[in-house]
Amino acid sequence: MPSISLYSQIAEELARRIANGDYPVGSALPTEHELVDAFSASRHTVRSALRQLQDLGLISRRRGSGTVVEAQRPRSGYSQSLSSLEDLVQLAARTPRSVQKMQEVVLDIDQAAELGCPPGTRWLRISSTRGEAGKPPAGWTDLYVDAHYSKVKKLVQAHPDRLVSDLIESHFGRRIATVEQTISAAPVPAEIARVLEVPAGSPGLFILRHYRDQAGVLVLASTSYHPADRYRFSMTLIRER
Amino acid sequence: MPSISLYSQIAEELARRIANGDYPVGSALPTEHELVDAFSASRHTVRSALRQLQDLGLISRRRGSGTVVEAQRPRSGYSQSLSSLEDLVQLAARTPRSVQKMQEVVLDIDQAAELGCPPGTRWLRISSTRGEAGKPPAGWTDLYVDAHYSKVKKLVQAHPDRLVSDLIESHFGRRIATVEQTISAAPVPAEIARVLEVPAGSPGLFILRHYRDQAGVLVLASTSYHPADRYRFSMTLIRER
DNA sequence: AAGTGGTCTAGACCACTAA
DNA sequence: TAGTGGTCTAGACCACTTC
Repeated sequence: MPSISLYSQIAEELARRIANGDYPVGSALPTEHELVDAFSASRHTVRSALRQLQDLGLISRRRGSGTVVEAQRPRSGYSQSLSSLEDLVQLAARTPRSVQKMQEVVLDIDQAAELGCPPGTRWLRISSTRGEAGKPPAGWTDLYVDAHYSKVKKLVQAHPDRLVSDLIESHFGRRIATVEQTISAAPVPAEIARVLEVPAGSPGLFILRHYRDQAGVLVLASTSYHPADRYRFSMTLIRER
Repeated sequence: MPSISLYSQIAEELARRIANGDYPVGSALPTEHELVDAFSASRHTVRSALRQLQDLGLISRRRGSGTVVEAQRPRSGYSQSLSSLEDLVQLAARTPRSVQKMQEVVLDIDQAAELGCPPGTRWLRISSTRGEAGKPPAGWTDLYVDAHYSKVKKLVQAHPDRLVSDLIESHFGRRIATVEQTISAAPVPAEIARVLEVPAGSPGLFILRHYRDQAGVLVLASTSYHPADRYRFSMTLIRER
């Protein structure tokens, strides 16, 4: 007599069939009613089994249309979890921002291409440096905020220790849902190099970030330059399951 | 009449009380029986509500001893999920490896410091480039494998398209549990710059990776240089919940 | 021994989807 | 309109924890 619960046995059997290819990805699983008959179990028990498969991401269910196989195997991947945006923008958590310039700008074609935004649109650009006092700055950041949020100007100055994305979230109720980040190497441009106190064209870390809301609409974009040896981006990935 | 399900309403009410501090972290939640009476719902419905709280990590339950509050609020963070190491080492997924050199080395103090390994230990160093055929390589990688796995020499040559970490996992049964990755900017060293066909000292992306098993023991370490414009590291973070 | 959460049954009504 | 999955009830037995 197996001490394992009936619904787990049913779940395992179904997972086995999915892995076997008996129920290919994209096809429909038997209905609850059919599974009740096939396994001679109650509907509740069958539903518990299906929920287990759902938690594994193997199936999806829709009222009215049925159960569909989503994956052949539970995906075991690596994941990184950050408890907040501060963890992502690690530097921001520890060093204050020093605003250099705030300016409404209209993007030309080159800038638009670099930012991945439509050209000709109006943005508020907030340029700032971060770093410990008494040392050369660790990085230069240009933040591009939708001109619609130009009120953040005052907020940014009033709260030098808070992230602009945070300010937009709490003052405009626009919730950030995703952040895309692209990291590459690039020579530090002359104008920025002067402020960062490094030779123009010396090696720098270039980070481009796009903050989007649930609908995928761009809320905020930023570009950062960090000279070599002044900033490192670290992440730890943990294998799931 | 709210169209939201009863068990969700109960879950919300309990979550609210937990957030309020009515049920402090570490204390016991009322028993199922008590909740059935309090909300005038069936046990099944109460259990559905409790499962919802369990999925949020707010409570834990143990047969015989009861339900305990684990957290005051659901933790909402950002997470990045990669389905495989290939996703992390994005370049590897698309471009073949070309081994330049394989050599047993003993780390001197500087190299040990750069790698974060004990000095004086023996390692097999596998140097390779990656990139599309007919173009300059996109990057140079030095892989450091425990000398104990020197058999991978043959495997690496036999499987130019597979990750070394993958080969170690499948042939030695050593499962990688975590990967730490640190990204910074650095001038490309002269010797490597020659192979990558860029001027010595030009801006490069420097990536240091540590692969560890469950116990935290270092299985594999690697360093990579990528010239500017030949490689970008992208990631998307998704806010949880 | 009493009480807890875990499992399971049998039956019901409903909202939604697709023909 | 028929069939799907989502919700909910009432009741039962069990394994486990605590006293």
